[in-house]
Amino acid sequence: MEKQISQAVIARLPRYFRYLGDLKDKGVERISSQELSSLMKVTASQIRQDFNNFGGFGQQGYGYNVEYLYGEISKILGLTEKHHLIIIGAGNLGQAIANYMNFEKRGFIFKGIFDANPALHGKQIRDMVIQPMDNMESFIKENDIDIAVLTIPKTGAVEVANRLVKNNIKAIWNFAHVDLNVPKDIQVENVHLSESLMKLSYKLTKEQ
Amino acid sequence: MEKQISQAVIARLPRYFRYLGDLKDKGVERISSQELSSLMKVTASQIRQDFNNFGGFGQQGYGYNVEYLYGEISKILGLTEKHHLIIIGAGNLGQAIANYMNFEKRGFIFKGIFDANPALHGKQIRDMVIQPMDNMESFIKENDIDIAVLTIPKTGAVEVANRLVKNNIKAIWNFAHVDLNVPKDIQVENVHLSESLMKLSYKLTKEQ
DNA sequence: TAGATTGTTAATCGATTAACAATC
DNA sequence: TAGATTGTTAATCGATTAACAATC
Repeated sequence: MEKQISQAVIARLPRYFRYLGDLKDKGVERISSQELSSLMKVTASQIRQDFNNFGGFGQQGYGYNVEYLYGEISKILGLTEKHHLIIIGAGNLGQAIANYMNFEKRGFIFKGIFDANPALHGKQIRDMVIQPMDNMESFIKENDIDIAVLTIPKTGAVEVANRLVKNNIKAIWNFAHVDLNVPKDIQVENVHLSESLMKLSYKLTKEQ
Repeated sequence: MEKQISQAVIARLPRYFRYLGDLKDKGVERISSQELSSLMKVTASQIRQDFNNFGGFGQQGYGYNVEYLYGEISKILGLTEKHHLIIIGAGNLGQAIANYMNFEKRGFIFKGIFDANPALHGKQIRDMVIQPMDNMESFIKENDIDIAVLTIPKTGAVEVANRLVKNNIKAIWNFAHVDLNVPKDIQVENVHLSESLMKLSYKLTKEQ
């Protein structure tokens, strides 16, 4: 892919994917940018621009074939490939993510879960057993892990991230409330729940 | 507040707040936009523009007083006020959020937790007991609830959101993977975990 | 073919960055 | 006062929207 795709476009792709999936499930065969526009409440112009970043998926006078477009976006998002994940931090959040089955449907396969707390070791989460942190390095190598989910408190997060980087992890899904400073070939996606809640609080304050 | 503040600015405020909190804890008294810039990896120009959306918090030749600025951003974000929350959906994610103590420090107080599953009713989560959904309406009124946290599967989310709106909830923190269609005076903040993971997957695919 | 709707270029809008006068 | 650094205006950059020719 030559051209650099903007963050704004990328951020919209999963939502397109979701709507197209719903349409597909409903048996809808084709859709125009205009119809999708009124459904998703974005401009038809933006929809066409967005898709054309990746090539022409539509057809003049017809619109877009739902199933085909769904498949193409799925490919763009890398959902046709399998990813092997480990979860670092088996607290409530780590367990919640481990138990969320829908990720597996998209090719995200949880291989292991780790925690520093010895009291949790050996506890079963789905088909995984909570392991001590010392096992992490060898487990990554042996199981071809490419994504690590960081669900530990911010205090330990930076150190663990460094260990992950040393062991050639490719991506970190970071729920710890710190900015990780990793080499730029390591992909990081942050989920900062408290920031999200603060945004809600801001809106609430302004709207009285 | 007269001028409309852009979403981009609002989204950056919690991060400023976090960095200023850390600086305050370290005992740092003053900071210039240039210093904050190299710390946060955003331009000094953007920092000054952002703050000046809300008035002048700095002083020429001096910079910004960390504690004062922290306090001002705290006010802007509405963190000096108390919010009463309920959690709808006592699954793993709902429990994870209920147990995350740091929210309380910022004035977000969990008052109740609800679930449709009778097997969970009566179970204790911190100082709350999981209640049946039927109790929700009266509980909202009696406890002056302004924020509802939606941690239920997407199937029930739209219906529950409608019930919340009817009962004058002011804001919904939505973890269900649907777009809620509520009146525009109701504030909604979405946390779509699967979309976040897909973005990570996209980056991973592009970077090989 | 005529009608519909894309793909794409051009126009507009908004956000970010640069520059510098104001001022502590 | 001189130096530092903000607040703010102006310039630039990028993203969104509008328009329309291409084409199914």
